Amino acid sequence: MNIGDVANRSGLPAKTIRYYEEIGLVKPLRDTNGYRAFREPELHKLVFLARARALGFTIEDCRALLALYDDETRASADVKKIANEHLTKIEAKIADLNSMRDTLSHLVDACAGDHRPDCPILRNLGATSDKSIRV
Amino acid sequence: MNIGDVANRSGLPAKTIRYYEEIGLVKPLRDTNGYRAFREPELHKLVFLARARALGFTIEDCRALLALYDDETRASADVKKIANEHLTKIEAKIADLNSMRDTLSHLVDACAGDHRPDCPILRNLGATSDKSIRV
DNA sequence: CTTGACCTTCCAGTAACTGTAACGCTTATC
DNA sequence: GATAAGCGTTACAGTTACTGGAAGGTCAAG
Repeated sequence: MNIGDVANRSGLPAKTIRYYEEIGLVKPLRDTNGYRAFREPELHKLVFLARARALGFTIEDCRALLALYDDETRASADVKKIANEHLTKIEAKIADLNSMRDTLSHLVDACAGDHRPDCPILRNLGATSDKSIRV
Repeated sequence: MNIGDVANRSGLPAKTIRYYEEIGLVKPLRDTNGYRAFREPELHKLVFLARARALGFTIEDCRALLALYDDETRASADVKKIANEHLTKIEAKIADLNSMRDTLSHLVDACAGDHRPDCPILRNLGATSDKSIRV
């Protein structure tokens, strides 16, 4: 399989696959013409990577997960640990974003959004006092 | 005020303030010794930036918001538009993260997390079929 | 006069790609 | 056999919003 084929099958852009090779996540063979020659196991890894990335795992997490995936003697606890830490980060991010959304939607609701210059959003951002939530 | 003072008062690291000057968000004067000399309006802008960044606005959004902040003849509609677009992006991100969290927490729950190699998380990531949600 | 806490600039690195240029190989068509 | 489309290759630069570090200048205190 050439890079285009595995790109289609994994859903990853060819560019990304080349990048993954560059950083050592996959190691395809090479044809005599210099083209990358992917076999089934490499394709599998790319699918794995695409899914792990879609779940928001970092590249370094992916590297660790892939190593565990390859290791038949792994302990599931090691996998669960990585996943759990990631889950915690995701939840923290969600909390952050929820708080941003709440503040922002209040401000947006309070803003007339017309031709006049008066604007609670700007007033809040530029407020001199500490009461930066008040509208 | 030196950079350390405005860093303390705005909550932004000095390094970040220098960066903001570099990209033209603030333009402090200079003392004869080469030190940046911040006045009240500059401090105000830094506080503004710190708040807008905390709400997740991009730097380019901040640049636009700051221009509107400075423009006494602005229309609040222009501010509201930026804020609303940002709100939409935040909501999209939250939705993404929620879906990641749901999938991931299911997988984590299904994983024994012991010394055995069998692991639903890895099984899901490496699954050959399309049923990547199933555990 | 030196010590420590400031300040300065400049360069490099981060995460994970993405874009672009300049080029080679393959295959089909004329 | 020439050529053009559509693959593939490398290498380098750019993205976002900083952050770290080196090498050095300034200032106030003791």
